[in-house]
Order: sequence, then C-alpha cells, then structure tokens
Amino acid sequence: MLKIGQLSLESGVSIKTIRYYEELGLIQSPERTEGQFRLFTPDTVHRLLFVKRLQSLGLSLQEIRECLVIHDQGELPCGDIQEKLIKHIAEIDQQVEQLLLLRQQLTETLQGWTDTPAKDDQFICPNLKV
Amino acid sequence: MLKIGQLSLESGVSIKTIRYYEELGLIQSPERTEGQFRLFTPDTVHRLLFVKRLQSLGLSLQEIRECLVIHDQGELPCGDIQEKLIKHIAEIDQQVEQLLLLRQQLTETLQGWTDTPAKDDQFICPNLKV
DNA sequence: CTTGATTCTCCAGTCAAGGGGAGATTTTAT
DNA sequence: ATAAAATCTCCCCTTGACTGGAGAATCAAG
Repeated sequence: MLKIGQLSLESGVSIKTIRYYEELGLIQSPERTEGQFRLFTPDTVHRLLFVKRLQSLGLSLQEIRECLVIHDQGELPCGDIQEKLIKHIAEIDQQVEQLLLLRQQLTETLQGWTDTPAKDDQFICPNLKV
Repeated sequence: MLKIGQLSLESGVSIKTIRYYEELGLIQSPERTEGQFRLFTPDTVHRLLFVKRLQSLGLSLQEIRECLVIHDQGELPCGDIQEKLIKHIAEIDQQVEQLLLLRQQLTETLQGWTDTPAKDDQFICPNLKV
C-alpha cells in the first residue's frame, strides 16, 4: 500500500493531480488510514501510467474514464479504445484541414502586401479593405 | 453618434462583447449621455469590423490591440500586422507538424491492434503495454 | 515527547473570449 | 403620464486540466 507521495513518485503524476483524478472518478477512492491518509493499492501506479499514455495520444480525461469504467466492469476496453483512437485521428484530420485553410487565407492576405501604402483614413490598414 | 444597440446591429458584434472590448482597450471609452448611455462615433463600426477580420485570421485580441494602438498613434499598422500574420503562419505550421506527429503515433499504435487479445491482468489494455 | 515531514480539506485562481442574469435607471413612444 | 424598450453596473459562470495556498491534523524518527 502506498501513500500519495510515494504513488506520485512512482507514477510521475503530481499529488494534486492524483487527488483531482480521484475526484473525477479516474481512480477509485482508496482506503484510508485512521487519520484519513489515502492508501493506494500498488496497481494504481499502472492505472496512472495508462492514463498518461492515453492522454499523450490526445484523449480527454472523460474519454479515458470511459475506458477505465469498462475495465472496471471486468471487460477488455481494447475495442472501445480502438474506436476512440480512430475517432481521434478523424478529429486531427479535421483540425489539420482547418489550419491549412486558415494558412491559405493568410498567404492570400499577404499576397501583394505593401508595408507603406498610401494613407487612407477610410481604413485602419489599407491592405485590409476593412 | 450610435448607442450600443445600434452599433451592435451595424457591426454584428454583441453588446456584451462591445463592452468587453472597451474594457480591454480595443475601442476607446466613448462619450456618454447624461444618463450614462454610451455614444459611439460612427467609425467605431469600422473598428469592430477590423477586429473581426483579424480575429478570423487567428490573431488574439491582445495582438489586435497592439495593432490598434499603433493606429491610434497616427501610424500605419501595416508593417506590424504583416509581421504578426507571418508569425502566425509559422505557428500554424508548428501546430500542423505536431498534429501530424500525433497522427503518426496514433496509426502506429493501431498497427496490429487486436480487438480481443488474451486477457492479461498486468495490463489494462494488452494492446498498450502500459 | 517533540520536531519535521507528510497529508488532509477547502477555497480560489489560471487561460481566452466572452455569456447570463439581477436589479436599477434612462430613454422613447404612445 | 405611463408603459415599454434600451441601457447601465456588478458579479458570477463557462471549458479542461490542473496548480497554489491556508490552516489543521497526522505520521515517522530521534
């Protein structure tokens, strides 16, 4: 059994964050000592590493929690995780598309840009007709 | 002179947002009626459209404010805006790079994924060795 | 037994760009 | 004169994933 400081050391997750994850339901509420110190089972280290891994792949804590709930029901979460990862790839593709569209608008805007155009009180920046 | 509702209609910027922009210094504090109603000069419409334009190009309100400060000092902000747009393109390129790197990790992770692997109590998901 | 390290709960704040609503006042229209 | 519409200030709420600090209690070591 580990106290929170030791768990933090072994998992690389800060004490604050561990308590936050407990609050979110990512880790089960652990036993306590008589004085209310948390006592975690050793496999909580694995659980935290799992959270960090999925987080590094871009999943939100809510999505990760859903995976863990399936695990806690005794089932393998692999299918669910696969689904989420595939969905996340699609989201990334969308974001990239949006960014490239914006990039296109930026380069178009910069086409023929003049640093020192004729002053025109109608526009704040004459290069932008707004 | 326009009251805030009329300015909102003509610019397409909500009343709340107009007051927020005043607070941020994006638009100068306007005159008031005796009863403290704001009275904006008509060119404030242009100013708000300018803000929306730069915002649609991805600049933050802080960056836009910097441009407007230059304008209010009687100078042309074109050079500064150009600089910011170019910088923003570089940031977009970085973001895209990060996203594609993440996408690569996701596809690698999904390589050889098995929906129903042998159960292994050591791992929450045997496809992820964590 | 005492000191120092660890942990506890609770509250508040961070970032960005606003949105919601209360309760009071002012302006406009009939 | 009165009702309705517009505006005012003030304060809190939102999202996500935390971080910081106060003040109290507990645990471990000498």
